[in-house]
Amino acid sequence: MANISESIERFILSTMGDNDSVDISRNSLAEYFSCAPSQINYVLDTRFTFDRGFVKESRRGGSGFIKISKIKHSDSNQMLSSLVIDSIGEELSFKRMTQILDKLISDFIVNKNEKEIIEAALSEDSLSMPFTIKDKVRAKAFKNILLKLMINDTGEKDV
Amino acid sequence: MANISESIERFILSTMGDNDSVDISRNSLAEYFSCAPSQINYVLDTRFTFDRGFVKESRRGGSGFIKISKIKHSDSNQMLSSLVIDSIGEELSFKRMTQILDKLISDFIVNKNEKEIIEAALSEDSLSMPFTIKDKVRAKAFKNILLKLMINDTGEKDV
DNA sequence: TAGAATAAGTCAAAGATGGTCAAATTACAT
DNA sequence: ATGTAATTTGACCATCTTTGACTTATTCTA
Repeated sequence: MANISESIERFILSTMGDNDSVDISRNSLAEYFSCAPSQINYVLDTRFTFDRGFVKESRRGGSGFIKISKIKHSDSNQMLSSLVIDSIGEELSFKRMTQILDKLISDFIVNKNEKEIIEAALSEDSLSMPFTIKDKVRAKAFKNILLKLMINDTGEKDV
Repeated sequence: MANISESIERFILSTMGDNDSVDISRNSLAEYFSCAPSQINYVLDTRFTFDRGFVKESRRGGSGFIKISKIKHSDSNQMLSSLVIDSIGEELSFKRMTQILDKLISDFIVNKNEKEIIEAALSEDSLSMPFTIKDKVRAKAFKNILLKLMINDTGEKDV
């Protein structure tokens, strides 16, 4: 006897089908399955994780939504995810980030402009805060950037 | 699906088209969308902000009006420097940064990818630090990015 | 010119979503 | 049978939208 979480997971998966992403309404889904709305979050947090190849976005308030997107299994995403999961740990120095960016440039995953933007955003000067957490914040921020690069890959192309 | 505010936003935008400004009547618009007149103000306050490149003028009473105009900037460096010097202060919320980025996109100073990179880098999640200096850090980092954009301006454009 | 009519502005409450966290419960493996 | 992990639930929080009562400004008209 399958538990509700599994049903919800299958439902979302089948709704998504072959598409790259799906929009759901947390409350409607919860009502449909007669469960607490927070159970939807539970399913999302345990099943639609980054490790399993999903990223999520959401908005609250009237006509809010939760959007679940699949991460494509491209070579570049392979590399990005190994960076996020293994290579970059809890801390990341500016120097090391620069080296990683150089590698990403040579693999055509980012361009020079983007590299410079990222460096400006996460420079020692920008992250003016106690030393102890600087590298931690940079690690987290940089991983978030890489995640974003991974989904940008799947979607429509823009200017 | 789409909420009324978004419809109103789109309506105003399309009415404006390529023109520099548009005049609307708050009450007529509200009636057209069957909403409270103050909802028009809500849309104006949240979507047609200065940061997004709009200014508003209005007059009450008989034959009153609301005029929405696009801000013109003679060149991008001028706009960037006014942002760095005047507009952005010591603190910058994520939301406000997003609005500024929208404006930079519409002026072709950054593209959507770059916007998303910057948002990922300086999101609430990225800047998850134990202190309440988040908005300060974001302000500083964002200014550094803008500074970098001013320099990059000379170079060739790439995807 | 005073007062009525006509607009727009402000602000706070209510409504509509989604998020977090931890306690309670259930399932599972040893 | 017992301890650990997974699931379910609910109370409380955060954010965005919608509505309405009350205010202020401008014009029109008697």
